[in-house]
Amino acid sequence: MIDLKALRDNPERFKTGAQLKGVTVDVDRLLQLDASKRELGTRAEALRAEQKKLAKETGPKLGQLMGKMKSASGAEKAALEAEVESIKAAPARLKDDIQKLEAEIAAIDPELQTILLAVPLPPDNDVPRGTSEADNVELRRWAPDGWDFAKSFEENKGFAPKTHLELCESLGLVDFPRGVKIAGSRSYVLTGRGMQLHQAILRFAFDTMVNENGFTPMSVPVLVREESMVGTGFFPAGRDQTYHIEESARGGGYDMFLTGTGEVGLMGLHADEILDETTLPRKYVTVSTCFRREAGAAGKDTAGLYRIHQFDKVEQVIIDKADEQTSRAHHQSMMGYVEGLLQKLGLPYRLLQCCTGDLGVKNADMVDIECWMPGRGDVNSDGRPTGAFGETHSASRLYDYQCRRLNMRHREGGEAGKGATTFCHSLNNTVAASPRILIPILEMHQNADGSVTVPEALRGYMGSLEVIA
RNA sequence: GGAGAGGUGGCAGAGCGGUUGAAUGCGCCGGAUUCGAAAUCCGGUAUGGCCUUCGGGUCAUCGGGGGUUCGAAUCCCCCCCUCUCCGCCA
Repeated sequence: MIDLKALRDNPERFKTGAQLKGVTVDVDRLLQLDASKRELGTRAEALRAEQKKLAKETGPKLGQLMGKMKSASGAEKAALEAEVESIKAAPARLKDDIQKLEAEIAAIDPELQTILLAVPLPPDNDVPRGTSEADNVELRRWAPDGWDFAKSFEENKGFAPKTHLELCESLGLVDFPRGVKIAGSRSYVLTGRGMQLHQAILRFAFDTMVNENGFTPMSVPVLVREESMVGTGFFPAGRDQTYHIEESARGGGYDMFLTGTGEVGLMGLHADEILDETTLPRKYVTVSTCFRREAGAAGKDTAGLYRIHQFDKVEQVIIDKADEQTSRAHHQSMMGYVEGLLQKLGLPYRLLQCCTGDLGVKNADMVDIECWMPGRGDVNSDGRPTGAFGETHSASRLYDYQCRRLNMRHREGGEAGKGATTFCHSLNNTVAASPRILIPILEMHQNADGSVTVPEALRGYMGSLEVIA
């Protein structure tokens, strides 16, 4: 959520921001509703002050009179009743007026909230402008010794590559038909070495973050309440992408949602809390199953392990005090952790600065990391793919957009300390999402004989297995 | 799933219709005392919104939302959460 005060002060900044992100939102309407609400609120508040004053002044007297009335009778009682009624009349009239104003406020508030939640965080000025992923800008790329991006896989390695689908099939790593039988389209079963490799990469990623990069390991819920989805900024925009457990429809208490990323649980941890600055930054890592409906993605990347409804992901988040330079530094280091990981895995990759149109509502800045996948991309004259980058990571910088929604603040000296509270800044980045990351691992480490060499970093998690054959 | 008990400030814990935004204790901050510290004493100590002539004013908030009332932390209704016992269970 953006700061409504900031919007009032500089509406153009938010209008431009929305435009750059390609988001349609009626900022003028929001300002108009906000002005009305404040005007009505101020009037209601003045009346309420008057009402409270009267109640305080006349309250004790009323109590006395009511007491007397109980024992009184006849003319005395009638006189007392009349006095009570006359005292009550003024505040009663005020109450009516207040209720009318409150009804007016209640009538405009839902629309105000709806628009407010939809206003995107304006992109940072140094984010390149653009309308789609075609306008994203490559920052840098890396490849292990012996790999030249200018050459084809065959020129680099001396044999034509198989796609990950072919490798999964021939090596018995994934069973797609049975996955589909059990759970429908975009489902799969990891089998044997496939499952082992999947677990190995998750463990490797998780352990690296905990043991080498100082992140606190966490297990968080993946089945969450709507508030958590709204608070983390996934709703309302991402509602269509989320599985919805309609408990209310079966007479149960409340609906729940399956999270598409561990970020929801990690960021939800400190909702409504005031964090002690001495405990910042909080660096958390979790591994969780992620669920995505992929509604509207029909036909896109349909083959194989690329776009699926359920996967597992190691996710990192950092929560720190509100400081742009600190946030920017965290962003860099979070990408650095991933680069270190990919280099240990020997996977060629590039960093892609997302343009304004590709940021999503909650990010000020986002950098995608893409791994080279020989089995993707345009096909050659033989009908074989020529390779392409595929997104495997996404590093977001959100300023206080998320923490404002979550009501997560920090203050010097902690909860009981002095000084003003400030909304925290938050960042998040993938560490490893599997099985998608298996695509470059399998395709890049395949051998001419159809086997796949296990990257050294993963062998410890696979019983020292060196080659999957 | 059944039965019961609760949710009050950073924490503990009173209040159960009328200056109660809330006693008291702890914690925290400032001061006194001290060579310094502990102990003791004194004072202070919620968050958010709106208005502001920037002095301040004002409203909301006692799990959340509605209601009753001139007036609600206190009464009523719905929801959420926690705990205890029974049942079931990885």
